[in-house]
Amino acid sequence: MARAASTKRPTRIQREKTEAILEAALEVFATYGFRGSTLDQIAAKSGISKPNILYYFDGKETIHAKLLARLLETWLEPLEHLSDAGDPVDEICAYVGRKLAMSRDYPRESRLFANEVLQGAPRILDELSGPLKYLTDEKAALIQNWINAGKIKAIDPHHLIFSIWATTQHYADFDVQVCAVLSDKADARFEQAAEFLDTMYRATLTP
Amino acid sequence: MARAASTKRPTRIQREKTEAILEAALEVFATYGFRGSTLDQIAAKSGISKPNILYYFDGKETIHAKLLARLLETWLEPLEHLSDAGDPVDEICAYVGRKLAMSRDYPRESRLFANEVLQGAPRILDELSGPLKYLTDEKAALIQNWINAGKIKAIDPHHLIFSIWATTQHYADFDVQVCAVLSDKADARFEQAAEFLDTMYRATLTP
DNA sequence: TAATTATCTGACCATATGGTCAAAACTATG
DNA sequence: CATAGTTTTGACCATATGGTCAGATAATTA
Repeated sequence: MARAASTKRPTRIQREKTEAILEAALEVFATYGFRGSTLDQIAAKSGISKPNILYYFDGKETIHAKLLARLLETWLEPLEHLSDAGDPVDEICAYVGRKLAMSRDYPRESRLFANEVLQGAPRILDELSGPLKYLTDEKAALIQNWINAGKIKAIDPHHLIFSIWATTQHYADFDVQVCAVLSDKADARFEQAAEFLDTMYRATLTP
Repeated sequence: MARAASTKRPTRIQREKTEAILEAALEVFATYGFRGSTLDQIAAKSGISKPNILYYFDGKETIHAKLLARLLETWLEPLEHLSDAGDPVDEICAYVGRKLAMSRDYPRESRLFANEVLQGAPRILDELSGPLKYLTDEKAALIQNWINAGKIKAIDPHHLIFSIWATTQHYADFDVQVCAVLSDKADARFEQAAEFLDTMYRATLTP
């Protein structure tokens, strides 16, 4: 246990330093993955010495775990909001929009997740097989209901969800490639993507 | 320069060992990325001692470079085959099928590429900004022609291509997640994906 | 088969890396 | 402002890692 964690209530400095470390660690882990990242990189980026980092966190593993835990908290949120409140096609397109916005606003989180899954998800496999699977099954059932009611076209709900994850996260995880290909038109990539994806999913879903 | 490379024609042993090293290295690099992989891992997986690996390759960097070069050779191929020979919708769906098959048959190559791009593509940025961009622009123009001729619906050609890359590569790069979510139904994931993607792109493209 | 060449290895090296620790520097508060 | 508690650091350690090298071993060829 890191020494700083032994006290009851975190001090202002504890909050600030912890945040600074996590901020830098997110950057580093998102880029190089767990094994490819070093405490020295995090120390350099955060401006906090390595021993001091280890005063706030038990070790490299703990920092990474904290980031993943925080990530998973917000990762499922957009999908959770999918409900049968409004028009099914609008609902799904709104989900696509929320997910794309996350790629725009939190690309590092997306890459952290991508890195973890690419490496076989050794630290979050339970989370994927548990909470993620259940949530996905639940929403897939909702989509199936829409299909049965003839409100959207008949497609595989699970693979529809996969395709939404894939197409939206692509703009965070493969941003370098997207920018390289679009070159001078890269600035508008998220607006273009939003329009394209909206068109594609409306065409796919509208009965 | 590795000592083995100095001779004119590669011997049988050279070909075999080189191949065994690259095979093991692909596995390791695809999983852990460049920085997260070690020569010892490659040595263990290939059954070739570390000094012997360095007899065939200049170093870690060179092995990785060789894998990337080989990958890029075949990576663009499916897209190159996209031509205005047949029906536009069929052409594009066939491309989707070819790309999905690559995810099924060469998942390690896909992950190697994903790892590299995730890390900012430091070693293949030129390849992305050059050959990949030109090829993509060329095929995007072809798609635009189809749109102008009213043969497919009006969508952004570049983002259509991005979506194809994203949805197909997802089944290689995020395979753990796909399997975790599908659980017992994971066996059929590629057939289901093929059908779903065909449906989606036909709906998206058919005028 | 003897000589030549190619292949392989154990022992080693320099540096990187995760982590520890005692003590110094700093902060908050009685 | 003195002191108790918190924060920070320099020096250090053990192990991991990329890489080297001299020499041993195996193949090839004259």
